[in-house]
Amino acid sequence: MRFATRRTFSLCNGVIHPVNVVYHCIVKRFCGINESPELPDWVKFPQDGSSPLTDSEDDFVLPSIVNWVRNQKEPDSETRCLPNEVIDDSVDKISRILKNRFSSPVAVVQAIDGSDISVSKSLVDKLLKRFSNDWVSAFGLFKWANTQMGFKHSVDSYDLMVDILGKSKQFDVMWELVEEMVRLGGLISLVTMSKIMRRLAGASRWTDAMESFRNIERFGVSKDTSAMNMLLDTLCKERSVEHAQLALLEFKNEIPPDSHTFNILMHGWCKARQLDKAWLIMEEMEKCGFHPCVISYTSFIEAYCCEKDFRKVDAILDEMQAKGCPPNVVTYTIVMHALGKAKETREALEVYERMKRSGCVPDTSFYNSLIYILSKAGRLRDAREIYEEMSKGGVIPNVTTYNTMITAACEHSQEENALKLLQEMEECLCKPDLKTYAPLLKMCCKKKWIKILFYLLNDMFKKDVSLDAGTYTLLVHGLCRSGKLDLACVFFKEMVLKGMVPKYNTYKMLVEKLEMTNMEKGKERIEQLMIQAKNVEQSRHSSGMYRVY
DNA sequence: TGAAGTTTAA
Repeated sequence: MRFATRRTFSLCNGVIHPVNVVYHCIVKRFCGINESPELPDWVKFPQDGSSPLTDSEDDFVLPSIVNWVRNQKEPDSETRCLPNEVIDDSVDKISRILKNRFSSPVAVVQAIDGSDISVSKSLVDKLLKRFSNDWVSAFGLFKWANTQMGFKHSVDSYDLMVDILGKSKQFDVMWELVEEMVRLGGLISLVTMSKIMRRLAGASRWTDAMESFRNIERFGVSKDTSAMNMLLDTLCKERSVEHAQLALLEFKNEIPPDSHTFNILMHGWCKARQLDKAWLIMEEMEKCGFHPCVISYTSFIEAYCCEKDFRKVDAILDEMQAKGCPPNVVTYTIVMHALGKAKETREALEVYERMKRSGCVPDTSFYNSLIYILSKAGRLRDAREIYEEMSKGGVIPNVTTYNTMITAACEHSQEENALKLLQEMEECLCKPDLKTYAPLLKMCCKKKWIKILFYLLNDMFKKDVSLDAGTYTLLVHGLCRSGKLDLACVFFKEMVLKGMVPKYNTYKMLVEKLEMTNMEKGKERIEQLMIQAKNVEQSRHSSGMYRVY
């Protein structure tokens, strides 16, 4: 084994290839700066100054991809690889401290206190977002900022913090913070209350959500129709239309419902596939003097689409026309998408024609759906044509558009196109997300394109798209299947260091493969890591960090 | 997600 030190990199005849720099950055990031990371033997630096990409035996690389990687801006120093760290020095400084995973927010405050960093709202918000899955770090930072002379958190930083605590089910801590907001006065809005209710309902504590609505005026928020609608909607979206129905029953005499109220309930019952209850809501709606609108009918259409009952769908479409309430883009999107998923592509395209005839204008979501069903039917060229049509028509493609096309390209072995699309996104200033990269990473694992895999990982890092447990799992599985066990171990380790607990299947697969190839040492290390991951999880539970009451 | 629609899995 060799070691990837700085010298190793300057060994390449003084030429720094982007890929080498990428590798350096990845190694730095994955292994920490003080460690001397092992250089896996698949990295072979050419001695003649040619691109390391073409030098590898097992990586089949299309020449154009080689060119594409080569044409990427060549950084003149390693620091260029990490623009976030250069651009926002304090954010990075604190990030580094926060990554140490403290046992309590107080410990975090003490750790940050040592550094001389000046607070600002944007610093706080950036870090809260970055550590939104790590409430101890986020709350520690939040508290630390409060101790800084002359600094006061803004209303939305408070809301963000409340949401983070709710997301990690730290409801006791969350309520303490809410009480602080009450004491300070004027900080709680309907936005705050909606976050509280949403997180409670999300943790299946629907009655708690309802209770906080009952007391909403104590927090200085008025108990009106829009607040009630928000509660009902939250309960429906968090899987309990039943509680929403109860809430309506309880509050409707005190607070007058409006058409939104009924549409929310109707949609809730439709999603729960209880159409009889949904029709009852429609009756009640009419009794109260409200007419059903496109939204009401569209909810039913969606429900019948789920059941593939296209005769009923047609019947409702006719009824809508008759009642002077014609379908709109959303309605057409639902019908077309359902037909496409049911493999009735021809009928789906007829919907498109019908919509155009009716003078209804397609929007981005509609086109996304169209691109999706064409791709699923294997008609990638047609999908591409639609993409061009939308751009020409002034409809702006979004992340979903690109994610859909990238996924399709990967599924149909159009690797080159998939990578080109990623580049197109950059040109259009469309920010990629995890769903953009997942199919590309999977493809690289399958094809054993390790250098491009690293290129992508670095690209994600630069764009602040951080890996989640699902992505790590994907990498470990993919690399295991391709026999890249060294690398699978690197990602397994990184995952554990980030405090994620690998799934048992992932662990088992890796250990078995290591055993099969007689990599005893590696196997032992993975076993130790798994124990470590379990211990960390356990100690968090017992120390009350993840207390759930 | 916050009145309805679009990406996700062997």
